[in-house]
This record gives sequence, structure tokens and C-alpha cells, in this order.
Amino acid sequence: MKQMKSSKPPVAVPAISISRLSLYARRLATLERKGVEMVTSSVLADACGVNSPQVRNDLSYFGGFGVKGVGYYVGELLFEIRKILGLDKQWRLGLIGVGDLGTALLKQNQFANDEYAFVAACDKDPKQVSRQIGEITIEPFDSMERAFNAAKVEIGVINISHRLAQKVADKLIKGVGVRGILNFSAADIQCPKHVFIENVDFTLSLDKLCYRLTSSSPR
Amino acid sequence: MKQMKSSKPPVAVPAISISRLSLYARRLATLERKGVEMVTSSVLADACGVNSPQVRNDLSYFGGFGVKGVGYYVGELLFEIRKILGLDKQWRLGLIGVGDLGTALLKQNQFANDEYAFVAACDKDPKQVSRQIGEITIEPFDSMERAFNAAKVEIGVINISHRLAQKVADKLIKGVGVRGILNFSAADIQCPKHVFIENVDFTLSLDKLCYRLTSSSPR
DNA sequence: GTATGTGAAACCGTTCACAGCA
DNA sequence: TGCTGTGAACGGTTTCACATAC
Repeated sequence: MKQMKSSKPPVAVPAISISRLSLYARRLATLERKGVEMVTSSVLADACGVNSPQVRNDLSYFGGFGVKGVGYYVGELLFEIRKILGLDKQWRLGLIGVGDLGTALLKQNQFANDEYAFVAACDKDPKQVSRQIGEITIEPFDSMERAFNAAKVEIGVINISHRLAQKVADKLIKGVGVRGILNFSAADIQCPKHVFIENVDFTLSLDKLCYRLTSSSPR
Repeated sequence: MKQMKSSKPPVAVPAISISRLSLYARRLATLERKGVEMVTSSVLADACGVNSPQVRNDLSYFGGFGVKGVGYYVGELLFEIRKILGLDKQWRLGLIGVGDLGTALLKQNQFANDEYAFVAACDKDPKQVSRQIGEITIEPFDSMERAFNAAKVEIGVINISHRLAQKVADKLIKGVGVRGILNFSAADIQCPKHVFIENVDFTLSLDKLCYRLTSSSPR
């Protein structure tokens, strides 16, 4: 019998499949904007740089969203993937450490489908405090707990020196109750099992590039 | 017989091993600063959140850097990993599209071990052109080819609208001759086989967080 | 006829266990 | 004795091939 759509998968889904679902969602959104109504796994696969069994396999973790012999309805599949990923609501982000990158993030504060929004920010530099960026007023670092609770922050975005990152993470978890942290610092943050951390570090990508540049050409 | 140190590996090394080598290098650099001279695979593994066979296996793709029964010399291993990754020289970066994020990158322009340096930047916004950030003067977009060639740019860093990304990439490859591109745009850039692309996109990390937050708690 | 969904097969990366060496 | 380096075993992801459904 066919599995219920979007039900919880019985087996663990590889993290890499989840990343690909994000990709699929983006391409589907583009197709939807173009008015395309149907798509096959091979067309979607080509658009994402993977192959078609991969697409079908990734989707099959969560159920059958397609029509045999036909393909997938773009709008429906996009809706289902968004639901799987939890992107059918807006997530409230709180930024710790404004700096240049943080300023860029707050000024942007614009996501493809309003899945995210920065709702609070704080910094320990007095020059930053009270500065207004978009709709956000920078709070002093000491008021983080109060401000983030008031703003109902769900995900903490850490953008401070790696030395302070662990302490801030602890405070976010215990004081604000966040279960997700996006970490732009170089720190390797430890946290309880119910909290999830994603690290963002473009120098790792640069290092990968360098290896490939170096290993593919004579020295 | 023992393999030559740092020689080209006979089999393809998984990309994920390369990422871990970057991590090892960072931790080793920290140990070196602390004056630690020797390290075992398990100590290094713990510091990087992996396990010791993983470390030994990753290193064994490139040769034997350790001393049996003892461990690895921190300085020597760091030197070898840097050589493997191609970080024993400074790579020259050229930025296309300054914007807020680009400004942050140029202002920073400071890497842990001087492995990278932005040496040129351009933007199509007349308000950005001629602006000076650190040592870099923003060039007009139309002068990119000339300016990047003059500055001997080796890696292009794309930070513009995804609509223009492919065209800029083509120009970087054909006009400037870069073989590596760091792509901060949402575009899926196509390129010849001898060119390498790394995409940086923190919203993918956010999506992963959301999935885990959503799937680990009742809706 | 055509494309999905899925069990089976192939592949690849990780972990194990131990031989080899300081 | 202790830790590295490595071939072998394991586990998990990707790919294949085909039954199924439209």
C-alpha cells in the first residue's frame, strides 16, 4: 500500500538527502514562477546536477508525490517538500554579534520565500548598541536573554569571536531555549543532544578549491 | 614499502576527507601555538569531533606522516597537510560584486595563515566604484578583465545576483583564466571540467536546521 | 507508452583489527 | 609497550532495473 504523504520516515534520512531536498525546492520554485506545471524526475535532476534515481530515492523517503507515467505536479511537490523541511512557517532568527557580516545579514533580512526573518540582534560593542538596521534595533549583549525571549527567537545566529562562542551558545540554549544554532564562528560548539548546530565557514570551501587546483595541476 | 610523503595519491581522495584535512590543519595550528609538539590520532580526532581510525585513514591517502608507537609531530604534520591542500602559498582572490557581504569580506581580508588575500574587486554600481576598502580600490565592472589580470587573480569570488552569475563566471574563466570560483550567489554555475566551483550558501544550512527541528519535535 | 516507486546490486566511505615498527 | 598504517569487514548511500500505475 502507498505510504501516507509527508509522514515521518520510518528510517533515518541521510543529511545529504535533506540538502538535496532544499535544492529541489529552489528549482521547483523557479519552475513555478515560470508557470511550469509538471516536471519529471530527470528534468528536476538535470536542473540540480544530480541524476533521476537520486531524486526519486530522496523523495521516496517521505512518500509518493508523483504520478506514474507522468511526473510530478510542480506546485504540489514544492508544497510537500516545504512541509517536510519545516519551511511552511517562518522561523525567527536572533543574531549575536553584528559586525560587518552581521550588518550585511540584517540589511538583507530577505529570504526567498519568507521562511526566515531576523527579529532581534545584540552586540557587546557600545558603538553598535541602539543602532537601527532595517526593523531591528541592536540590543546590548547583556540584554540578549530578555530581548531574544521577548522577540520569540527560535534559532540563534552566532557571529562573534570563537573564544566567546561556546558561552553564548550555552546562554542561548539555557536562557532563551533555542534548539537550533547557525554558527558563523570558527568554534567547535558542544551542545546537548536536543540542540542542533550548523556551522558556516567559507574558508573550508576555499581550502577545498585549493586542494583541487593544486592536485589537478603540476606543481 | 612506504609511500613517499605528500606524493599524489594513486586513488581519488573523497572530498569529505579533504574537508577534514582542513579541520585537522586548524586544530594542529592551535596546538602549535600552544607549544604542543606531539599529538596522537585519538587526541587530534577528539579535537575535531571524529574518531582516530578516520584521522589515520585520511592521512594515509597521502603517506605516512607519523611515528609508530609515538604519534605525529605537530609542526611536521601541519606542514605536510598545508602542502597537500596547497596552502603553502598565498592564493590571490578577486571579488565580483561588493555589496554588504563583499564589503565585509574586503574589510576583513585577513586569513588565519595568510593563505588567501583579496587583491582586486569590482562592482557595477557607480556608487561603489573607486571606493577604497583596505588596500583595494573598487574597479568598474567593465574593467574586471583588465584589473583582475593586472592583479594576477587566481580565484574568483562571485557575489552578485544569480541572474548574472553564469556570465561573470564565463568571463572569469575565459578572460582572466581562473580555474577556481567561490560562488556566493544562488546560481548553479556550469563550467568546463578544468575549472572548480564551490558554492557557499548559508540558507542551505538553515534549511537543514529547520528539518531537524521540525522532524525531532511533534508538529 | 511513459515515468514513478522500490527492492536488489554496486559502490564508496568508515570502522575494525592487527601487523609492523619505534 | 604503544601508536601508526593498512587490508579486510562493515554499513550506508547511490544506482540500477523492473513491476506498477496512469
